[in-house]
Amino acid sequence: MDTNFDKKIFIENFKHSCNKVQIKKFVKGETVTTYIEKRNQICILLTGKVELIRYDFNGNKTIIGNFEENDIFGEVFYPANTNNELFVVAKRNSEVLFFTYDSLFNKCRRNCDFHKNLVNSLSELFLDQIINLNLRIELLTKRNIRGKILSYFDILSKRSLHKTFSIPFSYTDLADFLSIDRSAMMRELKLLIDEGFIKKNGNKITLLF
Amino acid sequence: MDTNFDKKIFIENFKHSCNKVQIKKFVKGETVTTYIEKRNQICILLTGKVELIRYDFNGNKTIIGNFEENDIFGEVFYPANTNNELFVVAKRNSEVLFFTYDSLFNKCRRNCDFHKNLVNSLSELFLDQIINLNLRIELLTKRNIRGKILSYFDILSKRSLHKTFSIPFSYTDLADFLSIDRSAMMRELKLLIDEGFIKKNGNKITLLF
DNA sequence: TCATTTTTGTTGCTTTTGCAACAGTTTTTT
DNA sequence: AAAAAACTGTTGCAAAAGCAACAAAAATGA
Repeated sequence: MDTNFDKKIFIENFKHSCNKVQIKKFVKGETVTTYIEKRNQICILLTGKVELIRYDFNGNKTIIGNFEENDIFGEVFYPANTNNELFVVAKRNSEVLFFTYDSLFNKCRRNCDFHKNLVNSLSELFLDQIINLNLRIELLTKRNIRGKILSYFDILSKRSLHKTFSIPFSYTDLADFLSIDRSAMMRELKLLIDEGFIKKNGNKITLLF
Repeated sequence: MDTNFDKKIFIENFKHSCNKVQIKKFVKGETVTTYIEKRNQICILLTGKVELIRYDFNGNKTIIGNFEENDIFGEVFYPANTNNELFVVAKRNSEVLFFTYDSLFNKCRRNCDFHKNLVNSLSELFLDQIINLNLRIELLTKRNIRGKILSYFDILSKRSLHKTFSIPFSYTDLADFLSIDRSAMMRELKLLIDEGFIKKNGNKITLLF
């Protein structure tokens, strides 16, 4: 990927120069936004950590997405008439930049600098998002719990460039993220340890293959 | 979504004016491209139908994505070091436009018109793709076969604006797309029929709720 | 610092899903 | 038009995953 694009700098410019955007702060546990009303909202997480969550009628929680600094999310990425109530909750104190997709194509009051590269940058941000979603699909299409776990660990390992890495979730949330039962996941983790595929120490995992 | 953007016209302009792109034709069954080498390739399907496929070591086939006219796909959407061999196969005779992400940010020989709206259009195309991927994740995170089937049918129903719609797959492929066992899926379909939730006639489904 | 809440680890049991296999259809190819 | 290939529908059985429940550990927060 084009690594000479600096997302952070882009976002800083964006934030200070443009009257088309808003910034809000949220404390842990607060609801950042819901995906009910269609307003083509896009959000960029400036600091903190948020989760996109769905509860189904059985009360099963699914973590549809988890976002970290500079990630992009928002209701614009979901089709209008889904009958799902999705909401975004701050996992930590967070700072979020809000705007609407349409507003990007109008000039702002100060006709500010960021417009020059905005759409370029937007497609770059979108591209990152697509890559993340494809990774997620990669996991979810694995046919069994072992496959899902190992795929995810593989991604984490490659991302950290080490065989040892820490899981950015509690195990409870990891299960929700992989869309599997927690106890079944724990059982499978134990099997993976017993069979010598991985080592586990708290939330640190080491791949032994 | 912004519906006044006409993807088709954009693609037509693109195709005729720009020397940065290539068009190739494929007959049914041919491999369109593989996602092995990293070259930031982007493909737009002009006509036909293609599938993005993964086979795992057990020989399980998974349809990672299925693309129709004007859809966008390509290895640029996958991170560099996945150890998966993904390939794109034509399900019907197809026509595909190829380019690389990087090439978009250079001017082409004739400095052609499409550059004006190119990045805008690109982000629009990316946005469509994100919406599709989110729908896919929506399905895949459902905890059981019934949930997956009903979610998918719900999408098809909303897309067609009718309670009756046809499935754009064979049942064999549908199972691969939902990442479930075919016979288990057939069993579940039968249950759904017996319990009065759906009607089924060939590849036409009617929702009764 | 103590009480409360959340998370982890574990297990027996039940339900769901996958696998294998095969016969009958339909579609495609020659 | 016949042969081959792919798809559909079905089933019994085996394996995997989900559920429920609980104790212990850790984290949170008043």
